[in-house]
Amino acid sequence: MTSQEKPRYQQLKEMIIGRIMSGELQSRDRVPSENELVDAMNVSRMTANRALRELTDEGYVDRVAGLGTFVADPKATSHVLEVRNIADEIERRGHTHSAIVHKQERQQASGEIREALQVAAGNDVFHVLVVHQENGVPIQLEDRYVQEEFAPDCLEQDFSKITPSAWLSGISPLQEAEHIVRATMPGETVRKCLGMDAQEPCLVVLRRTWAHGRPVSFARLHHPGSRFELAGHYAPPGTKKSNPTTAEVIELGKLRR
Amino acid sequence: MTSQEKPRYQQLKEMIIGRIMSGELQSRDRVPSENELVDAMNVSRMTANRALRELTDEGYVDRVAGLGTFVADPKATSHVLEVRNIADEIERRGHTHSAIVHKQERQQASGEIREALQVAAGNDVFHVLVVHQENGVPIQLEDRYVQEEFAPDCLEQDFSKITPSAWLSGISPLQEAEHIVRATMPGETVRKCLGMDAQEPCLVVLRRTWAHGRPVSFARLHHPGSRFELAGHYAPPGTKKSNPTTAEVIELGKLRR
DNA sequence: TGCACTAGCCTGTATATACAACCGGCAGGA
DNA sequence: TCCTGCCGGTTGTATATACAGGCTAGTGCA
Repeated sequence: MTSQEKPRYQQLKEMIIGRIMSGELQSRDRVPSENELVDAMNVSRMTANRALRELTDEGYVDRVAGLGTFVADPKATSHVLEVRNIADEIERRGHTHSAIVHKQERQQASGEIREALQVAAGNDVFHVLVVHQENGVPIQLEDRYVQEEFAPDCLEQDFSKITPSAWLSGISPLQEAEHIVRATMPGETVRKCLGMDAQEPCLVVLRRTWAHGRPVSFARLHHPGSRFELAGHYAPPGTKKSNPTTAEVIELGKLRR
Repeated sequence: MTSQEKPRYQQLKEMIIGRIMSGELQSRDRVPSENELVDAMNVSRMTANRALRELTDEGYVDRVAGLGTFVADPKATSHVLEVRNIADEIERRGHTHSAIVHKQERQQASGEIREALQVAAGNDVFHVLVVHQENGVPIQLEDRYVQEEFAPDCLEQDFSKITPSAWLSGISPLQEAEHIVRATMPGETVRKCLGMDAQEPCLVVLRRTWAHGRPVSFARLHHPGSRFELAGHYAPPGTKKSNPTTAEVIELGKLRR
């Protein structure tokens, strides 16, 4: 029966990840215990143990001896893939986040965007242009393009209340992300949007995210070089528990000074 | 016998990691098989299996069914913590790397450096200033400070042949790293060292590394904004095999265009 | 009422055993 | 000579079992 099938512990893991992704199991919810999995799935306890243990290592669940297994706090898991939401980051510093929406429209995909999102020629994408402020000071210009089919109700969102990034990760779990970081001199438009001095460089992050194996969104994030920096911290794999390595990979929005 | 001691699979892991770190086991060397560990260490095969399997997940070893277990290629493991060596990165593109050493001296640690390396007031540190070139074009100005006690023979190294980063990771495995990325306008000195145009911004990476729980080195890496960018790719944990997530965290030195 | 203790569930670890699949080398036959 | 098939070693997986230790709730005693 075991020929050419996936290993049972892997099936168990995928089943549980599926329940989490689908929303059936919410954050902090209790995941079936090893013994419950033994009964329900007809596996041995060691197999159930391995599935749950690996899910722990991968940050999907937390386990407490004597209590049970619980879906991990998304704060600790979701940004394994995702650079942290800038609004969260600002609030974590005790500051207030505000956003000004400059554009929110449907338009034809062209050139770089079409390539980045793998959109057929002539197809539309959503385009959102938002300036994020920390305590009223502009700190990020978000120039984002979103796959049309992925998020049909993009134009109905109020991006002054929820950031596009938070909204997207609410629709579907992001599975993959790519970043490119550059230093450039801003054009006149960007410079004015961010209230930057002449001679001040931009820290630009190009971010592309995938869900279900397809590119979902592409964003150019411009930050004033004098007010913004990226920080990352790496710890060795296998140190302590789980993998904080990936958890803190890049922490967006550390305000300089 | 098991009270308050570390679990046996963990002891096994640390023993093997120790042999790798000490150089007793070189890259591609054969690691004792599960059955050999069973005999030598007096554990059950499942325990040996868990130790080796976790070492695989953490990138220390590779396993091939039917063949054995082998120490992983350091190319695939060391930069789990370390931003990739710029020389390797350049050669990976098929280009030639060269380096010009501007400074290589012992000096008093002051201010920012003392704080970053946690050096007592009045103590010395090593200071190295190197320009890295790709096909003869300057691409990185490395301004590095190294703990004196950690690497006493720093002044004897030829950093035009081996990069400080590669040399350091050869002395001792780096266990932790911290990065800060900024966009700034370079001063006159930096601008000339890197052959940059006026009005061209710098992508600056501040990097601090730890070994044995103590900070070892602090570096300011300046890159011409027009010729350099950082790229990072994140895949979900538990996808495919091992953890390419951490392996490709940040790939230094992707040349633009 | 309040406190101490225990029963029962949970995870964490460890062992012994078993079978499948894979690989390399070797022997034997076409 | 070349190809086939087998054997021993190795990993990968799965099961049954066992014991230690953490946590909670509820029982029962003072």
